[in-house]
Amino acid sequence: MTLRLHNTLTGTKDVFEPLEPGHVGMYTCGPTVWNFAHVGNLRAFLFYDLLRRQLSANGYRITHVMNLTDIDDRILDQAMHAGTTISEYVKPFVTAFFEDMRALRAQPAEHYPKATEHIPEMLAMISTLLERGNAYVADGDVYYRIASFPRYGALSHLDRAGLKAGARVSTDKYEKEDVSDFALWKKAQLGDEELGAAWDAPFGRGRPGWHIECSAMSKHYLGDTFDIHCGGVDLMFPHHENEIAQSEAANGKPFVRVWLHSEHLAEPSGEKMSKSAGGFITLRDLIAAGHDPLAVRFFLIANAHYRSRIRLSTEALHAAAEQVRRLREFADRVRRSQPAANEDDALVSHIVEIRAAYSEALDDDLNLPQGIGLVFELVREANAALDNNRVGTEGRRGLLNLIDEVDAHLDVMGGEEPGLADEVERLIAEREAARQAKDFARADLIREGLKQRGIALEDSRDGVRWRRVSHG
RNA sequence: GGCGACGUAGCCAAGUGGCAAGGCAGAGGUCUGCAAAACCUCCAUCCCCAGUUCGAUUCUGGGCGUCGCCUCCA
Repeated sequence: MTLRLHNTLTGTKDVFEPLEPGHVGMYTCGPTVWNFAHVGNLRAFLFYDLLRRQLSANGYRITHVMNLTDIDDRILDQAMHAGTTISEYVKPFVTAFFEDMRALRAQPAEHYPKATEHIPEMLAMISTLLERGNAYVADGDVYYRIASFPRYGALSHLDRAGLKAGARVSTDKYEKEDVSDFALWKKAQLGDEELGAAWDAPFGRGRPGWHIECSAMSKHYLGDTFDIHCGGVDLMFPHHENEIAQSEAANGKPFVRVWLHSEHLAEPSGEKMSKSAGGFITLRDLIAAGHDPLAVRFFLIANAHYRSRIRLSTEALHAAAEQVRRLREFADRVRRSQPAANEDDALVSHIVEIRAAYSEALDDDLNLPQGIGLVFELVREANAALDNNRVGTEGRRGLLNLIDEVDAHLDVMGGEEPGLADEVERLIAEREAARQAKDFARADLIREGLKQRGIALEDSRDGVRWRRVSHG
């Protein structure tokens, strides 16, 4: 098992080796809790989840830190309009974030630090940067001096000349040495006190800039140098570039060994999903439209590779739902099957091959879509073998192992159906009696009645089965 | 303008210098009281043009198209 990950820093797939054997420290850029997370945000968060799960599959112990940005311009604006403080304003969205993560079955991180709870760490880092000449105070604000960090731009492969050419000018309200310099600390503005958005600092009362929180909090939880840092591609520049500049200048050590960036989710139109474009679809919206959160999960992590753009569409979500349904059916079928007397040796060895190929695909920069393709190939073959009683003890065990290994990433096949409710069982028995008596009209009536309530019946050789289905 | 991605069947999508995974949708069939599920069969000269090569969807160059980043952004 050799895990290879595409490192934005090198631009290549590199064999992953953690700083400390057997342990991975990873920092992932979390939500700004100014609103509900949209599906594009969720894609990034589920990408972190997939990475986490594959690291676990490779036997690593993980310290995963995901920040919650609970102070930023949008939050200030919204809190002001709502006439409340930022900490009050943010609460429901923090709750919603964790609800979404749970609904999507994302494994929890070890730490979810909030920016406002780590102001001292930020102040310490800003002070160091000032001492070292990497930052300067201008009219109460503190800026990072990009000219002091020659490696700036190494991550996003942008050169400074290019930055200047594209930089917006004249909209800057502050005195900066260079248009590219970014704020570490912003002087308190009128109204900030009422919003609860101002803190004391050696360089004057104010609030932190956006980028410093990730540098300060990752250092606090993971140290000066750690293994993995993730985010969406749009954070590569300037956010991650700025983090590198801050952390390496302040700590005098390399910051992050492997940078991973997930691609955007596009709207149905093909354009990037963002608030400015108007399209802003949340998990709640999708659920309200009748989509299963697990179908959303499958679509976001298994439909396409994390570094390729995907487009949200009803068709794609429906296809994902069908795939989830098929996998669940298969897993249930294998679990409740009895080992046959006959063993299909070709199938047994094919299962071994597929298991190996699956794990290899995941080790190859988390290629879950490829892995899933292999799995479906085997699902068909195994279903046929089950039809013909050719799955013996060994084959069944192999399939169960494969299901577990795949579900270690997908997490859509577990969660046993609740036991047969008495009423459903009674109705099934009633219908069976009707069928025995060839009263098919009555049998169909019962089946239709259950379907109306979201329960589908299937007559199989092994008896009647029921399962929950979505309405309509 | 600068930098960078992508273009594979009706839709989504993986992939490789050597007869193009998988899923959805569709068509026909097996099984079934009818369904459902499952299985079987069918459904692609990989955007265009050159070049390299015994051989290119895969490499190189050019073109067309779509999209992203260039300090709100996952």
